Amino acid sequence: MELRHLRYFIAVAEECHITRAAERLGIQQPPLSQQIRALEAELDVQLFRRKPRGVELTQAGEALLAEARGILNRVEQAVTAARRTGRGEAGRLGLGFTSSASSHPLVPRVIRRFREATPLVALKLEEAGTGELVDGLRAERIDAAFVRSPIAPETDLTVYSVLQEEMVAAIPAGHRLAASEKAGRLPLAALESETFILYRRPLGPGLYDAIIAACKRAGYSPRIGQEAPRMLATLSLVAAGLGVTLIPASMQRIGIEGVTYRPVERKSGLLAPLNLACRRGEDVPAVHRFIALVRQTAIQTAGFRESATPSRPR
Amino acid sequence: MELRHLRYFIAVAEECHITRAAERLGIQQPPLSQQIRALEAELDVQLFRRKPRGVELTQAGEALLAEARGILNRVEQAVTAARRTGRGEAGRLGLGFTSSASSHPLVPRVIRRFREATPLVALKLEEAGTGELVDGLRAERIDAAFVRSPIAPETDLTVYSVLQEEMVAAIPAGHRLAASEKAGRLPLAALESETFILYRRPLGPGLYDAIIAACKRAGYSPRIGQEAPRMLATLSLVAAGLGVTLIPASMQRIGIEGVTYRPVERKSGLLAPLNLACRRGEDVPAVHRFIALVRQTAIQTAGFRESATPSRPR
DNA sequence: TAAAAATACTCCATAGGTATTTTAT
DNA sequence: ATAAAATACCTATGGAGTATTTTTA
Repeated sequence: MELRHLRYFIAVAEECHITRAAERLGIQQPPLSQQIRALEAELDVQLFRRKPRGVELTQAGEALLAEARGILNRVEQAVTAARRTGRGEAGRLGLGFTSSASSHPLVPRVIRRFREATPLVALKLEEAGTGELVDGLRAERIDAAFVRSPIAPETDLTVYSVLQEEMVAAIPAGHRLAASEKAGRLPLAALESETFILYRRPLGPGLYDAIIAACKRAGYSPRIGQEAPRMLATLSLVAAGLGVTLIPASMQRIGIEGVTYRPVERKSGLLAPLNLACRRGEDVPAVHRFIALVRQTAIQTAGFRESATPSRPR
Repeated sequence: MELRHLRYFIAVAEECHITRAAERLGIQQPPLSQQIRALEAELDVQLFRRKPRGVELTQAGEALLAEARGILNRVEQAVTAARRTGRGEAGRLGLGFTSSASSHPLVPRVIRRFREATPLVALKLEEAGTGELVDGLRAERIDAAFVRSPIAPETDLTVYSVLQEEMVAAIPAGHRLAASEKAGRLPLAALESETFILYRRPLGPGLYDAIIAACKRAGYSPRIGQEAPRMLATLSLVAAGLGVTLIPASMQRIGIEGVTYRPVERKSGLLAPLNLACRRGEDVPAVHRFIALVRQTAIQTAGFRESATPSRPR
């Protein structure tokens, strides 16, 4: 049996007249007669009583009619659902982010807007470290991830640069430089004699290299004290007076007792990126909608540049 | 789209391998590839990721897979339901009976057995007069009816003779003939001087003619007193002392104060029929099952004349 | 390089068209 | 006599088969 049989059957049942039904279906009466008879033969059931002025449903026909309509409806729904999923309007999207990335207000803003725009997409959120997120992308546990550090561009992942923001120095509260808090932006050179507490990714370069490079440009090699496993953890060490650190400006939101923030001089060229990583050649359609939305939101917030060429899937 | 596409799609989705799926479906790989691509083209959605060692469902494919399985299941159920209805195992059956017919224990017994045997058939029961039942049959409000009187055979209805039972005379309690209650069967001739209260159908002959004919055979023409519209009503008139009547033996179950029953002599040849009427060329399939069951039950009941029949369990 | 899917073509089964007959009122 | 369905027969679309190429890890 094919859907054609059901479509034809419904038409005949509704018209109670094979000739009229054939007209409605855009075919001739004889082939329609044949298809109906073929259906009856296959089901081994009489569906219509042939009358001199048309046909009439039998009880078996009535039983089939209700079901046939339901089946065609369901087919329509299945098609719609598949199309929606294909267009990224439905389905699932796994989204990861590091805690330092989510400190930027763009991240929660984008998530809220995405939920509003595509409520049929089930969002699965995951906060984890960069390494775990990269693994998750490769294992298809998540489909996109906000990260701070750039990811090696030669990989199977595409990294979109969402925005770059200024960095601020985090200084222990009692510190000499903390006192001049109101004195405007801090020249990077002012930190020459300080001990740096840095966050270093287990694999690949992060802000670590960028900070060291910026200090070099300012004329010195920073003295590295301790390294913390996560960016957030560096702040606790600063609070404890073990040294200073440099963090993205948006992380100031996380106020920590005993830490004073001071924006760094613009000419230091020290910028913290917010990136969005996906699998290359991504085919989870919702990802494209998400990227588009991130782009749009980033433009509304600041600027948006790509650090790697995204391969446009099909 | 046709069910073929869904069947093929499911096979490929389950095998994750077009060649293996084609094998399972008993076709070659190229036509299967084509059908899948045609489906993707029609839905305008990629359903599979082509990989070097097979294929893999996309999210849209996953969405479709669940629906496709459901659809095919539903088609199966629709087919089953239609077939069942065609075989009379499901659907509806309108069954009518006169009160005099339902006084015979075969009627409730058959109904009970039918419900047990074919629980998927929705029985609609209707108690009414013969005329109304005949109208109901013609109007297809009911599909079969138990009646006492024969229906003119030249009509569009078929009448099956289910059984014939003895008749008993209904006599006012104080009557001379009622006194000899223990004296065995009553010769029909004994009623010669009595007034008969008879039930006559508005259209066509009923027991009326049979009673008159039997009296004629016994050597007299019965004196007709009153006619009642329903057989049951005659008994009230008998109780009121207006005369005697003859009723099917099974109607004795309806004990009425002031009426005494006496079986009529066998040789009088007076028998009350229980008939089952249906439309000629009936195509409500459950009717055939019902007729078969009535026949079977009648055979099992034959020989037992009164309500003392021990019904063997199924 | 190898396994699998895609393409190119060929064929034929069958859906659909045309002409006519049968059927039931 | 008439309207409609069924039958007979023909046509041609497209599903399926065979051979081959393309793709990608």
